[in-house]
Amino acid sequence: MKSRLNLTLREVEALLKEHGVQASAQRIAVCHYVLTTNTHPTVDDVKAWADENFPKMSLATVYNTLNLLAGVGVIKALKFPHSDKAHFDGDLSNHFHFLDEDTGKIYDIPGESLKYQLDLPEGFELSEMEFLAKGKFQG
Amino acid sequence: MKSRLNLTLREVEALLKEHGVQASAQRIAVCHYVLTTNTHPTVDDVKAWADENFPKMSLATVYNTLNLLAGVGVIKALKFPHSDKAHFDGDLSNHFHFLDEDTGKIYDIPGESLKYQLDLPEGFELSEMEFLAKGKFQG
DNA sequence: TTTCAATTTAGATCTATTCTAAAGCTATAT
DNA sequence: ATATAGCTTTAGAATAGATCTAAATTGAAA
Repeated sequence: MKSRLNLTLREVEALLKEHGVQASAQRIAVCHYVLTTNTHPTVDDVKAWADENFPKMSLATVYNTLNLLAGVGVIKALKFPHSDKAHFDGDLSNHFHFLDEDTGKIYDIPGESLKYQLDLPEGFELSEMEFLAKGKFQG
Repeated sequence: MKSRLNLTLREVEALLKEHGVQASAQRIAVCHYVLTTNTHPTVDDVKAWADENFPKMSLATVYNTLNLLAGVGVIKALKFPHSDKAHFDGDLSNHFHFLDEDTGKIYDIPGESLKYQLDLPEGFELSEMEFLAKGKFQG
């Protein structure tokens, strides 16, 4: 069976079209890269990858494309407290993140690891809950 | 009994000294303001307040002071996904935040409103958990 | 194949924040 | 009280990350 981690370029192209996004070469490449990594890359990370694998892609295109993809919900934009840079995540499944406070590395934690029950005061209508675990990881 | 919301300037001065911070007039004023509001002010908010109530305070001092106070743990620095600006919170008690996605306003939610049980995978050592509720509030 | 809109690009601009170095204060020892 | 050494404050310059602009390029569709 198929995980996002081994999507082909063709499949990514189809995915973009499904989301009403014109599938240019740059968009396919960037989208494919973000969907097939677990490293939560920043714009700079994606640019560095492009410099090796898709030369001549401008920084503006990296920004435009990542924002576009996040806008239509193909990937997610993340902000973490230790850094000003946006990170991007191709994993839309139920999970949250663990930030290693020593290294700045981000790890995925399955959503099932956290059971919670929330009772908001009157008047608050919840749309989404965000979680971040912080500490250190020794792998 | 005394909540942080009605601390006097003298009490704030004492608090700073307890934390090993020299209690200059600017620091007392900024610290008092952040401790006695529930509005999670940004740097600009604090600067705007200062322009009315402590004229001639420079923007650099607002930044320096807020960072210093957060560094020694008298207040907390917060980042939210809807904005690039840092927010500051004088409430160190057990609570988390609700972000109104329409207005950008931030509300306090008592920590007791959320019960949770976390089972991290092997090797993760938790130091702190961060929560953010998002949605809309009709007050 | 012409055309019109969408995409990409380099560079300028913007925003939040930090840095710099000079000027102003404050505590403490005399 | 006064000197002085070390803080603190300040204005403005500098930086980092992201967005905007307008021109060039590409692509889709008649």
